Amino acid sequence: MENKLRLFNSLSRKKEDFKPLTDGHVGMYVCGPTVYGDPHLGHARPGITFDIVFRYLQHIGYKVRYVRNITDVGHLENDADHGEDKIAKKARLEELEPMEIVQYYTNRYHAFMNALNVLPPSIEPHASGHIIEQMEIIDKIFENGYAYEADGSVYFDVEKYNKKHPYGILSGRNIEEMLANTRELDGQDEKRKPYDFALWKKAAPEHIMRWKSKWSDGFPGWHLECSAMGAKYLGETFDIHGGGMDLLFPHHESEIAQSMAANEKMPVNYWMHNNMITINGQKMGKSLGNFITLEEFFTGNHDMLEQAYSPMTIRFFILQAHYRGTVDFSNEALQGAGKAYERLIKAFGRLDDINPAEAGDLDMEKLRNSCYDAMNDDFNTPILIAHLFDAVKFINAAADGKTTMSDEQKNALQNIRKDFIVDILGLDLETSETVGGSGLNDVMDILLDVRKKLKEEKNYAMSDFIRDELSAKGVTIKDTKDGTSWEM
RNA sequence: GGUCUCGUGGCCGAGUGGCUAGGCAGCGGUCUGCAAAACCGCGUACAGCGGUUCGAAUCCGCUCGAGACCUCCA
Repeated sequence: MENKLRLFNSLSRKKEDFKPLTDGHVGMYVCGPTVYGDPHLGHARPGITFDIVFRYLQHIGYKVRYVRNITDVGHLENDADHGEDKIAKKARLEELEPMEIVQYYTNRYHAFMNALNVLPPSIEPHASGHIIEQMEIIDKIFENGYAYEADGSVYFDVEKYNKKHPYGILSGRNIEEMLANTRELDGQDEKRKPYDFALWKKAAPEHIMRWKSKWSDGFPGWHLECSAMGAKYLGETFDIHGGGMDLLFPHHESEIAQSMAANEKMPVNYWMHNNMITINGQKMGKSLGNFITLEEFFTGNHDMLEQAYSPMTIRFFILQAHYRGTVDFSNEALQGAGKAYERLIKAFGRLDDINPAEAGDLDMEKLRNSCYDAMNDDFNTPILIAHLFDAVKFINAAADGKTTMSDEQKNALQNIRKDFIVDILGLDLETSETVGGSGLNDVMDILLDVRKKLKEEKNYAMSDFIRDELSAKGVTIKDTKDGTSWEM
């Protein structure tokens, strides 16, 4: 298959032709959630963004190994020496085992990602299951002279590393600036420099998540897990590493430093970062407390939500913006996305009932190529969707008898539906409005039959009564030349 | 304060040195007993001020505004 895929590499800050290390194979690692709370809209963004990457790479013929981790240890509340582990803190507050917290929120995360039609990754490793691998990296970093120990904790010597390799290569900073601008935090006395980061932390006596090591009973630093698990499952250098833009520094920067310090190899060829979802122009984030959970979106149970929004509406909303731009949440925008999504799905749903005739005025090959061009240009889903709406107009016009469609065109559109809407965008062809209960169909047929007779008798009062009453129950009646249809 | 990004019509959002995405909402029309849906048509937007250019929303400079990262955050 011809491969013209270009993607924006955060490392070079340019779009580059995509060339995997091994022909036909792609290794991709994406930073997954820290499972100490319910997933919110912000978590849906990387989930969906890299789901698209995963789906598209497979669609164009690659065998993809997609690793998305679960962070269940080592992620501290802050970077001070005495910061508390997020999982451990939640466990203490809820009086549960840390692994109960981890399991509970991992299950929740899976359920919500599944609802959003996000495919599960090939491998989903837990940080806590790779303590030994993380220790081995620390050993290597020690051997190469880029780590130092202080009271049972181990830190990465950024200054020394920077003499040989640029620390800041990914995020575009330099060490002098960082030194000048790093804020003073409490309890950083163990670190030689404020920008040094922990590879291993000695656990305080009350800390329940702890592992034995040659340095102390403790736990690994946050950045280490991705270096360890990425290398383990994808190799010391792999193709794509993804995550949210907010992880670019210091998390990914430190990942590069650790891997270089341990292996003298750049761990990743292409870095991809999705932008943030904003709310009132500001980043939706845990620390800001301005997040709305996915469950709240699905149920509508939140002060800022005017209604519930279906998972597919959320997915479509996110796909209508390019992944590197911010996307601003608002009820108006979400409602618009919901309507657009339904129009798209309904139109493609009408396709199968169209009787082929003369070819109409839409170039299928051009359309299909345009769809591929959009995706090949750094996964430009909004452009892809715009092209799909060209097809929507054509299908609706043909279904209304205002133009005609050839058998070839019909087949081409059915293929586009399968390839782009279902396989690549991962949208569900069933919307809430197109799903009808099977037993209900017969009853509705009777009811509509009665209404038809009433209309023939020009008893519009009664026929409208039926329509209005059904409408009140969420059933919409549509009269067309070919008869009456209904949807819930 | 440092580094960086962005500012597009009522709203959301692509794009880009000349061929004026798309969606939602709105208006007019077709269809209909009426409505809904669908279809057709319409609004000529690119923060402001300068500059480069035959030509800029797109390049450059300045001003204003917003945001991200620099601490945990997807």
